Amino acid sequence: MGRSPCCDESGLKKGPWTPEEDEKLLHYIQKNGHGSWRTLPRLAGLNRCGKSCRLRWTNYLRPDIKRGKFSQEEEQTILHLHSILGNKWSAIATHLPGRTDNEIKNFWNTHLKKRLIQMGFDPMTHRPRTDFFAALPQLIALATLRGQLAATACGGGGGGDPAAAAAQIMQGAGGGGGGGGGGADVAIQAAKMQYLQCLLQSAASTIASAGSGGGAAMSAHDADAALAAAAAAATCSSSPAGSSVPITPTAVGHSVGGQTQTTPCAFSEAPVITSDDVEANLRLLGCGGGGADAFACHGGSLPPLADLSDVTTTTMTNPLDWCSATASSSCGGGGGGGASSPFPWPEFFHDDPFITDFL
DNA sequence: AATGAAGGCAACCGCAGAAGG
DNA sequence: GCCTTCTGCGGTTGCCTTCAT
Repeated sequence: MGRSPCCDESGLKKGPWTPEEDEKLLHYIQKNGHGSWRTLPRLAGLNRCGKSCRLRWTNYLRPDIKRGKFSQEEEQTILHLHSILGNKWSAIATHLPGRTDNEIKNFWNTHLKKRLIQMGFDPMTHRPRTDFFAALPQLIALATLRGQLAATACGGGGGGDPAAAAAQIMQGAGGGGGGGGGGADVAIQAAKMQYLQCLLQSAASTIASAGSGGGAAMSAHDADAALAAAAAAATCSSSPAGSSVPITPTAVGHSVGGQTQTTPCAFSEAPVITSDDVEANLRLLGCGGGGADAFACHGGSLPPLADLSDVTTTTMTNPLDWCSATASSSCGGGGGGGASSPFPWPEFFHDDPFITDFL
């Protein structure tokens, strides 16, 4: 099991390959095959170690190498295989004709890994990160909003209940006498705040029921706990803590002009999940069976926090009911899953930078 | 236009396992 | 069975390019 001495030899050239060296290596291998890499440099007239020649050939000169940007399909394949195989770049490369393990490794380290981290996923496990600080920016924004919400509630006699305050504002706006467009703006703001409030509640219930993770010891009714839950919501959506299913963000359906299309981007900024995606997510969460296989077959998808945006098809009589429905949608949900979660104002959210960022 | 930061990628390093003597 | 050599793999580094200030 001794180490190869070839690279320890002095006098051998290192560093970038020149076109002349490439030409020599290419010409020799095309004519004779690589044979023994150790003897190849001498036979080919190269002042390089065999290892360097092999690397140059396999990563650059090989004629079947596909160069250029990775396609969305390749990207998805890498994500999927990495969630299964981990850093087995050579194994992953066998599923991507024309791509080298080195190229895939670089692509992972420079693109995919960063994007997973940005989305709050652990790039190694493909599961939502549970560390608190990952969601700090969202938490700060949420804390600010919550303060504003509380102020609104106090002013309106809501007794400090933000949801009630939102409802009150909603009533005022919908009552017709609220002052026209200004009332509508207030209603939109109230809706957004309520939306966030629901996220807090939903996440808090998730944390409480999961009984694990960073915020597990905190009360769901405590404001801090809610924020901690929001951290979980921001980072892991409603994927239950302790889930053994790795989650890989993937291409999702986008509603564009009334049509649903598959976005070419694996990490869309503001994904709108199709009903199929939602069902897959519910299966992932144990609501409808399927488990890891469902994930694997489906290619994975963003967890159900994004489901909240897929509510354009249904209306509800009482907007506030949506909260409780959402809070239990991570698994309780009545038959048919959460795909039909009613929510009457999604169009307001998709354009909102904060919501977009949050999602 | 100059400069520093960040991103991207090719190449190197070192470990581990397989193969052969 | 042991030792040496060879090959493959994954992690890391360093250089070049691009972007932002």
